[in-house]
Amino acid sequence: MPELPEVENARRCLVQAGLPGRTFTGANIGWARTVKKPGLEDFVLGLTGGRVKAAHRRGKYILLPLENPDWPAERTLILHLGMTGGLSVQPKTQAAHPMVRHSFPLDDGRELRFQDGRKFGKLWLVDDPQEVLPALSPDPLEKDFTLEYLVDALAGRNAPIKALLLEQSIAAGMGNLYADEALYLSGINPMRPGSELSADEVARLRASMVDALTAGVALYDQSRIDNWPDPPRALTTWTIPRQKGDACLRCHGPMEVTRIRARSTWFCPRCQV
DNA sequence: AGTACGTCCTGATCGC
DNA sequence: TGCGATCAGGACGTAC
Repeated sequence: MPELPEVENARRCLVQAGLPGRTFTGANIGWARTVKKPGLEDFVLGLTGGRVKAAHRRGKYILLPLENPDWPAERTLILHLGMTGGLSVQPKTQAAHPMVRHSFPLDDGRELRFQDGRKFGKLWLVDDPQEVLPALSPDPLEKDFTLEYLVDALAGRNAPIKALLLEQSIAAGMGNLYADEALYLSGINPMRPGSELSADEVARLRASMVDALTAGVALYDQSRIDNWPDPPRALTTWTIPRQKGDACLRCHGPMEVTRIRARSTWFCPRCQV
């Protein structure tokens, strides 16, 4: 699933492919419901002629600010990859992966391709990203994701810590796999109510979150996957065993799986207390 | 307000 | 062997 490291890799691939500097000459939307704002027609017309200024990431969102001298103001194309989304920049003449749902032709003979098998991806075109971006936490890889911040965010929250880690307002960029990984690394049981974690445990958890995400980004850096995920693939950047019958790497006892908020949650009942 | 659950989607996998 | 059922989960809407 695209979580923070995967989205960051996708963003870097866009930069590496030279998307910034190119201009959209149109948009082919193959599944209208993916466009969340504005309406489909205004979306297509609104980004046509926009020159990509940069490629940013906020949590799991990719932001492409667009400029055009005839526009009164800059606009921003916002993309969310959902669970099966991936981006690539390829020549229009190159055969597209069958799961490519949308394409955005560029002024250099190539096009930005958005593949999205399960159609959980989302697209917006807005004047101000704050219009649509939910309340996201500080980026876990930036300095403002402090221990004080996380302690405060968990205060008074009685939901299982695993469920809280999936809230983008608490930890933007964490998904199911990295949440399990961070809890595994820090030895914290995923079912513990968030408010019951000690200050020391929150500190360990925060460090593990940063470690896991940093390791993920670094692994992609070492072996950058061009046009990820076309074909779909992802690096295994986590260490937690999450296969049926797997043993814990520390105590060698059996890993257990449960469901929290309808999400598979793997943990070691002995090492995670 | 906080918490829980249904919904959207389809490819992959499972079980009979 | 084949086919229907189940699983996978990011984020939002709704309900309690």
